[in-house]
Amino acid sequence: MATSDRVYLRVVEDLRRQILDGTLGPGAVIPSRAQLTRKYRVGETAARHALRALVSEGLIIGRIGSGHYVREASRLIPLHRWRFLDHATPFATDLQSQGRHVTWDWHSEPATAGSDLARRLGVAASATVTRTHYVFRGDGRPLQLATAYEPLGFAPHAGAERTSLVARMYAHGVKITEVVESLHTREPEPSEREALELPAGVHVLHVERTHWAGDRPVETSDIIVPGDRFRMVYSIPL
Amino acid sequence: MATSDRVYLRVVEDLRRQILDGTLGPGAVIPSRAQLTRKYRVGETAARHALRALVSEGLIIGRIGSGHYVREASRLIPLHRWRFLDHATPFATDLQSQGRHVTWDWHSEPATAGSDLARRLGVAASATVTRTHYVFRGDGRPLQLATAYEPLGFAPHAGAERTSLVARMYAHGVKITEVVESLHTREPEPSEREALELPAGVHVLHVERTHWAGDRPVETSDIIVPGDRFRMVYSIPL
DNA sequence: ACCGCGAAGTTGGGGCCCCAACAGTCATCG
DNA sequence: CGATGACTGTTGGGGCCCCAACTTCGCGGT
Repeated sequence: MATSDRVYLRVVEDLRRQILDGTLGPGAVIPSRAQLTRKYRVGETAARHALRALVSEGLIIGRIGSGHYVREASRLIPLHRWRFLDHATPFATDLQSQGRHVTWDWHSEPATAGSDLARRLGVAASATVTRTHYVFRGDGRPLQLATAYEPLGFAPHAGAERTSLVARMYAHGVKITEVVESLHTREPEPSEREALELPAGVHVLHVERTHWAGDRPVETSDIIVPGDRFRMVYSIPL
Repeated sequence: MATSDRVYLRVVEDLRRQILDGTLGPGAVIPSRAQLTRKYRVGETAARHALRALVSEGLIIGRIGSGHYVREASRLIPLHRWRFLDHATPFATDLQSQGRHVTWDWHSEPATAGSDLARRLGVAASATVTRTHYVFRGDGRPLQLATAYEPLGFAPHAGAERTSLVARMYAHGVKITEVVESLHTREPEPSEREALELPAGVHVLHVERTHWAGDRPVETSDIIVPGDRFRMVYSIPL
């Protein structure tokens, strides 16, 4: 039947219904633990369970010392993959074209590939690659983490013009012929959760992007965005 | 510092480390609540919290009456989006080309569009569309849910050959020029959790796919796959 | 009119207990 | 020898309590 015999689910289902049908709009206050125990005549544990479940569903958030509130139906920002491949920072360009202000900083350093990366880049595990970390911010919040790996020699000269990867590679005589993105969802790692200021229960979208020149991978990167804020848009003409 | 002052995190961190570095391999049994309280000298609540956290991270699963076990590092099955667009069921073809056996069943019915769908299909909210539900199975497990919506008139004739959507539309004089996929991650709805037999804490990948003929959408579908089993692969030549 | 302080309410971590449903194991019975 | 049943251990739901850290709000004083 609909109303389960697990007591906390009764509470969850009722609150969820109210949130989804708009009775409790975005920002509305959810009854506190104490109020729930009285209202639904359940124990404190059940009330807790219910709240926790709704939090991990992403429907509400808890503000410690204050209360639980209905999460704003965070509009998912579309990221138009490879619409802006000819820009130095496709991500920032995409968001700027949507009228948002995006800033970022990055730093590069040499690193040894390791087995995983060696496979992706087609180099020896002991090879040295250039690793570049990016952090993108907008509206004062962190939006995207990216880590790019390239074999040595293609790194942008200090103070060089900011051009797209494709253009930069071309200048080195490497013609990029294909871009492949492999995308999955997962729980953020602790460092990512911190860097992206993710609330509990939010997953990330993890894109592994590889640029190919013929059958040789020439760049690969890991792109991490909060799953509750973005959607990826892919488009192909037939 | 690394070891937090939240007691249960000490347990989580220690177990997580052991799982990630292989000390506890896939299938290995995690100490029970009682054992954890003794081993880490914490209360039962903290032990519970730790176990629950690891479950929701997807690292372990709990089998009631038996114990908690390290989850096999479920290899993510690649789905090559639009590599098999010229097949009746790209999903099944893709998996079959990877040596898996996939079965599916579906049923069609008329339905009124509603506001959301009306926007996606560019029709009136009161318009009638053909809705087709698909359930794909493989290895005895449900793998994918899909719901396709088309304006009336294009539905396959009963007993007609199974051809791709593109070919079928073409036979109706509609030339599909573009395919757009919008992808995001979210918590599964209860019905999806049941249909896909999803363990707790697993998200789904939700693909909204729309076929365009010029500037007119002619088909749209919602494709739901378990986030812990699949990755989406997109590729474009430059 | 404004500031500061304290009381009350709230979340989240933690403790300890009870119980039902289920899984294994092992001994006993036909 | 095989089936059955009792016993033990485990998870997951639930109850109730204590406490620290934090927010809110109202009262009193300047």
